[in-house]
Amino acid sequence: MKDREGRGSELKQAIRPIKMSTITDVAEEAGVSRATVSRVLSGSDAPIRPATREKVLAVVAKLGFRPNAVARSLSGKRTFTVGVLVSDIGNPFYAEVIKGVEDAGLPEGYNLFLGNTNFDLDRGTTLIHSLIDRRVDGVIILFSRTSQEWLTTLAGHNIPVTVVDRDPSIPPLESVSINVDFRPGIRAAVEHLVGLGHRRFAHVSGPLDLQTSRRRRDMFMEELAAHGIKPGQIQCEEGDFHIEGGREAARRIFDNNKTWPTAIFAANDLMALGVMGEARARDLRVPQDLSVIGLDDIWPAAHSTPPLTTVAMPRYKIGFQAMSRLMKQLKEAKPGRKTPQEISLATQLVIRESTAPPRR
Amino acid sequence: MKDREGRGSELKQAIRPIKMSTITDVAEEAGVSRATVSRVLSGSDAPIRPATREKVLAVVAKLGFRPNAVARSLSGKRTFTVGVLVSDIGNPFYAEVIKGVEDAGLPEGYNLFLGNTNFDLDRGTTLIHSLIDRRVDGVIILFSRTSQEWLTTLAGHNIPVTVVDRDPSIPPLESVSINVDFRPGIRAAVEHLVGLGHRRFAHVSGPLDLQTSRRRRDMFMEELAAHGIKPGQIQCEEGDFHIEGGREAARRIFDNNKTWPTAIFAANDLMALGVMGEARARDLRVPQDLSVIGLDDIWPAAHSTPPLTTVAMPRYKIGFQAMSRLMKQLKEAKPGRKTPQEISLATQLVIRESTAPPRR
DNA sequence: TCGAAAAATGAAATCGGTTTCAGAGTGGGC
DNA sequence: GCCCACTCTGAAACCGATTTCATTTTTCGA
Repeated sequence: MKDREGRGSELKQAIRPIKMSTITDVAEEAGVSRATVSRVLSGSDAPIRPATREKVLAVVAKLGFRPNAVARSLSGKRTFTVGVLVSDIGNPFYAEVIKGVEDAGLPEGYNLFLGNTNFDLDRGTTLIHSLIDRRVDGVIILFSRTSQEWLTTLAGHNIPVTVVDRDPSIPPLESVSINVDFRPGIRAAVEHLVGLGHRRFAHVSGPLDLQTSRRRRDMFMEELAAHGIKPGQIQCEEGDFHIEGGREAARRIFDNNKTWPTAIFAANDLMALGVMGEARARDLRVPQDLSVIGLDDIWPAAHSTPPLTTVAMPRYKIGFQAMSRLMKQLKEAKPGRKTPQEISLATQLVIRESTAPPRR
Repeated sequence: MKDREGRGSELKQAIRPIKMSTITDVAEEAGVSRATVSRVLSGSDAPIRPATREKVLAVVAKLGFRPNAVARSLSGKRTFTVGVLVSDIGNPFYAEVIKGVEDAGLPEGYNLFLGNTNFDLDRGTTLIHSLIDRRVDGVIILFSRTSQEWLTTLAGHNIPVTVVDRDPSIPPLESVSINVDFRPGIRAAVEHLVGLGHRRFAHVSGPLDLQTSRRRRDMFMEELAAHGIKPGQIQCEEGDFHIEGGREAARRIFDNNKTWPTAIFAANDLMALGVMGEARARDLRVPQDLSVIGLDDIWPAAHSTPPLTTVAMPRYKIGFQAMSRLMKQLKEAKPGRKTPQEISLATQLVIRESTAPPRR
């Protein structure tokens, strides 16, 4: 917080109109051609006599000249902008990813167009098209739900795309894939739970039409199987990655007359929070009566009651890498089809207070 | 959720390069001049013979022509972009405001540049300059902390700015102000608390160098005074609008040997959450032992334990109005200095479960 | 000191639109 | 049948950079 409420040094700064100078102004003032000014400023490889360079630089400083990014974008091929598509910035998970994206892009001069789809396919399509119209250099898609149509469109326009947590079962259309390796985190979660003595589990999954939901669920089951617990013994309920969906799934689990599970693993933190809410409503104490584990590690998870044990996603890193790789791709020689990049980031278990040994 | 994991109709859609047609292509194909195409497309006031219009439109459809927004921005005066500056998108409050901004802008063809300052003044300055370079049509500043310098710079460049919750004690430099009227919400909160029987209060404020923090605090005290409770009886601790800051302020309040307050009003939800966290750590039950009221009504407030009673800000509306007014300002005849707009949005109390009668 | 190669710079085209200004059709009033 | 006023449309300038290509300077070896 080095910020401050600056008042422009007490003296009531008058708003004096700033005339935007163009490269032509600079050229005339410095007595050189626009081409020369351009070369000095945009680090061209053409050699410039030191005297000339200084002369130009002096005028630039004097006039406070800053090149018009729009004009630059038109003549150059690049706009130094990328579009970031998110289904809901309200979800802190995405917010943190975006921070990573921005931090990686800013130093390189990139600005972000933010697009919020609100889970609306048509809106997403609209956004994609406006991004194309604006000639963004690249697009980062952070959806849990992504339309393949967007990817083909983007690919057709030769716009590099980074997709996070993609469906590995279909061939990649994007140029950079950030895969999330849920294995280490989920394995640790299962070991943690089993170690605590749990034997009866339930899972609240994301929408099952999403590959990532199925992957998380299957991995959970596989790891449990390694400890002798059969998939058939695990009750799975489908959620929607939102709090309410998690809560409803929990309702279904508890309403089920069979013996209740002693531990529930939710496919994301929001749903885990929903599960805890429902547990509380039924006077089930977490973690004494029920252990809950989430996935994501959004900040509210650390401040819930009790603080949530969760499989942490490297949120910031995901964003940072997504942007870095995209820019790398962008920097590479334009010619032709670049080989798709693909990297994997690991998850890790964060143990807090929503897990404990089951009651006897 | 009308979204779906579209696979582009099973047939493995090949990525066929899409050639971007230009207005010249359209003109040639339609046998008219570029000027005519432009007029047809960008709703110029020049009359076009129906036959010509249709001919052009047909070609546009056939070629799938979409005008290059960059070129359009360069020649026209407008870019149809606005910059949104936020100190932290991780805070759901800002996220929801942004949704409002986007929803208002999208139908009018505006896209958003998102800037996250992370409370860093220099970073903010960098962002402001890049936005100017990119010739955004306007800027929306959602800070609690805003540098006046930015505003003068923006004003100097004649870029309309919308400021939310500005400091009314200094003359406006921006063209649109969205004021938040805390009065109704805070009054209702005080009446609620007093009605429950509370007599000993504490307040966790935001950073006191911020006018908005002082305003919230003073209003709380004024309303209490109306019920016969003197400012001197109210313990105030300064926070930082973050969870941890709220928690620390609570620590100070509890560590204070005097009689504890039975109700605490925090200047925002994040700090209220921090207060509840600290209360829990000290085995103080909320609301039995301590009533807590926040301000903002971010979603985690509704899902905390217990759910937080709070003074709700019209978050979405703030964003929507901020953008709407800005666009209105943009639409108005360019000539000269437009009169600054100013609107006020009211707050309102949302009673949940963090408040109850004090123990006897 | 001369000439050729290298270095530095400028003129002009280009990016893809919008807009001004002027010219070409059309139609109507007398 | 003529002239003027509209109604449409096109040519060209312009927005503010970058970049190619050509030209002017320098630099240097012989």
